Amino acid sequence: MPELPEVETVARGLQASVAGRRVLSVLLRKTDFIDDPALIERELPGKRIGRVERYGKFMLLELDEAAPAAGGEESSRSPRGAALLVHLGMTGNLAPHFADQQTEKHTHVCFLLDDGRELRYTDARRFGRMAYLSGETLAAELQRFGADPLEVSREEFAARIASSRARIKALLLDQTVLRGVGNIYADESLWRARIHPATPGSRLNPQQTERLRKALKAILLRAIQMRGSTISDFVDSNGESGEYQQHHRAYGREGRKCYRCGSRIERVTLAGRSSHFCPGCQPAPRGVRPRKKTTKRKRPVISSKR
DNA sequence: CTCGATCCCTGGACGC
DNA sequence: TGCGTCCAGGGATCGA
Repeated sequence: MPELPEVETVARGLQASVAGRRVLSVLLRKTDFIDDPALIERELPGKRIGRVERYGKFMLLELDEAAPAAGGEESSRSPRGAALLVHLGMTGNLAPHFADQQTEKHTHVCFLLDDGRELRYTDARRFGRMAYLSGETLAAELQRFGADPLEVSREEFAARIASSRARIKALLLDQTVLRGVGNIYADESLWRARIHPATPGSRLNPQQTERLRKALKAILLRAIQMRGSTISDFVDSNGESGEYQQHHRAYGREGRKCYRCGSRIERVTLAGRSSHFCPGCQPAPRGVRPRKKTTKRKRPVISSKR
């Protein structure tokens, strides 16, 4: 499940492997996760992939007009700032392949590159997103999101957390508050900071808030070093798994002993997601009583109307 | 403003 | 072996 460390890992891999390559042509299969498929078919051919970077859980592939053959003339880079925006959702992957390599199942987009390889997007569940964005629309798109958790200052982090009565778990997952945190790293950072996930943001004291910011940053950096967490199927653009799942302290450890205090890790549903925490060292603040994880989900009755 | 519920989607786990 | 059911969760959306 690609969150910030996994997306960073993929982006770095692509920066190393496809930056500078020119796109010759585009092949689309299923397109329901693409904002405007025709635009991609029209705009990508002929463009050169510039830098590949991460923005929250998005990857941004900068696109330049392919350089004119004669060197030296760097003056007019016309559509400055256009980019391909890629979100991996739950199961997305973007990686270069040799053209004679068999196309994997659920491959929905192929970019033929000028060195003969193909940059392929696969996504079984199609929770991902792909969009071609010009400079202006890109800027508008990106400003919807909150601070980068690796760079956010103590003051800004505190301001964003303290101003909301929403539960801290929900705040960590809210991409307009912080960009890039998903379920795994939210649970892990709350465990490390010893904060109960249902605590309202406005009820964290300054010490807790700063502890959380530092825990989150440290965990994300460590996870990036280990190329992310592979729970079921995440692999980077070289097809390699991450290693950080071996360091999880809360996520996926329901019923197991807390590494810090020995209590059994519990799981509840918060913000629509399973939340793992230690009842011993992440005690619920007064008045906070999260429900146990719901065991049944009601079947929709019929829902014929719209 | 914040919440839960629902939906999108498929693979994998599990029960029978 | 195979079928049905549940579950995973990022994000959009809707109604309470």
